[in-house]
Amino acid sequence: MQPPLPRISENKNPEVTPSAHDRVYRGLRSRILYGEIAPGKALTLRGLAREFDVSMTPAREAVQRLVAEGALSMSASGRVSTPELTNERIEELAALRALIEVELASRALPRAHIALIDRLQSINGTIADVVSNRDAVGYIRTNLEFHRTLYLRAQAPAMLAMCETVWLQLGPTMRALYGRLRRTEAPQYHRLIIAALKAGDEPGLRLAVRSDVTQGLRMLAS
Amino acid sequence: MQPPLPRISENKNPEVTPSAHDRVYRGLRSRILYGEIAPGKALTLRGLAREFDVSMTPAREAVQRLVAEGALSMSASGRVSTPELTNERIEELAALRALIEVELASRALPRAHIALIDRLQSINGTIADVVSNRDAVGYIRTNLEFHRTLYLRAQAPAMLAMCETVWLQLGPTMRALYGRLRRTEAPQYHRLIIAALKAGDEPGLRLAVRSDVTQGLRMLAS
DNA sequence: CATGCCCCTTTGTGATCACAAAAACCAGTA
DNA sequence: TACTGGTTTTTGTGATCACAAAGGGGCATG
Repeated sequence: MQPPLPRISENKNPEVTPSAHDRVYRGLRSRILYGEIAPGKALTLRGLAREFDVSMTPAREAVQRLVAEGALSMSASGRVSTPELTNERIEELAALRALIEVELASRALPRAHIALIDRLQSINGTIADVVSNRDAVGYIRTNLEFHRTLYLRAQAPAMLAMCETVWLQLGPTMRALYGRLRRTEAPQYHRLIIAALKAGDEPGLRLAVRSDVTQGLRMLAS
Repeated sequence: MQPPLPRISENKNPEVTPSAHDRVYRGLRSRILYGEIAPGKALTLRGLAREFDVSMTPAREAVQRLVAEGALSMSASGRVSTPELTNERIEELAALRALIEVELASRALPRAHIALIDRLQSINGTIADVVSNRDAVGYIRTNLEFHRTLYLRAQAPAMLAMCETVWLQLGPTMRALYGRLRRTEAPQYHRLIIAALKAGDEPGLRLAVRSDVTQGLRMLAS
């Protein structure tokens, strides 16, 4: 597929060229995050390398990184797959989401002007559309966009990164979960979040975020 | 240094042989975690490979993984170094420690029998010794052992992993910090933690843990 | 003395390959 | 059919190398 010469010099576009392992990392990450891969799905380095048209080295780096973040799990023999979470682990991750996201929302509250609230309402409208189309991946993606848009206002990049790591670990499981609950409308707690933001009601906001985060994950333990 | 033949077959000991990148990862990680490397110190792949007597590939994987965990930072040109944290980031990480560790302690409380408390008291005694020797690395190591011993009882591996990731990010900074405050005795809040554990006092435990975690990091913002 | 320029060294990146071990496959037997 | 054995294929690991770009140091010019 590739000429035997290593590193051929075909720098066709002088604009920013993300490194090969970054392309693989980003591509794989978003698939996992948005629930496009079922839990337990096996992946191979050569398969990923072929798919992203790179050699094994960048594929390995991307996979190693995702394993380190908990987005993929690796068997003792080095085989990688999307994780199949136990109920205990799901409960832990839900608790982490609750802890971190409540804090992020609380920090975002004093900075939330009307433009942000409009934006959140618009995203919430998109969620309603997506839900009526039975589009699980679209639902997960838009729901996370809602939360991320709010938390970005907290100006707390370390917390947000940690939060996204938890989302990533829950990615494949979320797909299975949201496929199970036959949702027909946008999540009710999003409206409560928006209302609390408008009112500047911090206790209400904390409760609404906590409820929204734990609402979906609770039923999985049953 | 290495014979030109790749992968020579000298499997001298049949017991478990950790992979090369794991050796590098663990070695580097513990150095960072225990504050043995100053913030801003530059590292090179070839240097690490030489030092751990492996090729560049495992060294790169270990470094990539630590970068993903936030233990190392990477410049746009790929150079890696220990991070120099801003005060804002330190505040965030301290807040994350407070959130997660309070939860972990709270979950450990109902499972804390007398053997655990004895163990914690013993570790606290070691801290007093180490402190009197002005041994910053030993202090950090033993202090983290105190916390980890308690949190292990929470039976929450995902939370503990997230917690250790935060510790890792603070590692180099903690060295600079604990060198600054000329400590002469074991931390007072550890005694409060032990007392709350003995009394089964959850609010007291939460307060003591929160105080212990934020006590050292607060002064850095000034 | 400061500043821009060039050359050489250092460094990260990615492709390739050999090897070992795990997995998959495929009879052949009970 | 179920299971056991050996063989073949697949897969991760790590070493090596070529290349490009970043760094650094010395030198001439202002």
